[in-house]
Amino acid sequence: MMREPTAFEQRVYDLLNRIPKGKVVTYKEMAHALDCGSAQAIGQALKRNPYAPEVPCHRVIKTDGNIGGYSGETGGAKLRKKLKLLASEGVKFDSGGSLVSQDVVYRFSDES
DNA sequence: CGCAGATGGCTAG
DNA sequence: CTAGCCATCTGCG
Repeated sequence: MMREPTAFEQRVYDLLNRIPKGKVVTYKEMAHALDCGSAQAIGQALKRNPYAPEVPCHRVIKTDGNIGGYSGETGGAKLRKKLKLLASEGVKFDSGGSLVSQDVVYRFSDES
C-alpha cells in the first residue's frame, strides 16, 4: 500500500495546518477550499492521514457541527480526551462529539 | 425525526 | 481507463 501522500492529500493536510488554534472546519468548507465540492474526498484523505499527529483531523467537523466519524468508531475513546484538550484551545465539543460553539468554525475564504 | 440512496471526487494498478 | 472507496450530503416519508 503506497501510503505516500498525494497532491490532494497534501493539500488537505496543509489546509488543516492553516486552521488557526481554537478553530475547526467543516468537510464542506475544506472541499470548497480545495475547489472540489466533495467532502467525501476530504474524509478519505483524513482517514488515511499519514500525518496522524501532525494533522489535526479532529479539527475537521461535519457540516452539522459534529465531529464526524472520528469520535464515533474511526477514532477511539482516547479522542474524547483530545476533545477536552481542544476545549482548552477554544474548540469545545459536547460529550457526544458535537461542536458546542459553532463560533470556532473557521473559514478559509477571507471575506468580510 | 430517521433512514436510505445518491453523489463527487480521490486512489491505486 | 477501470474499479473500489469514504469519517459525506441531501432528500423524502
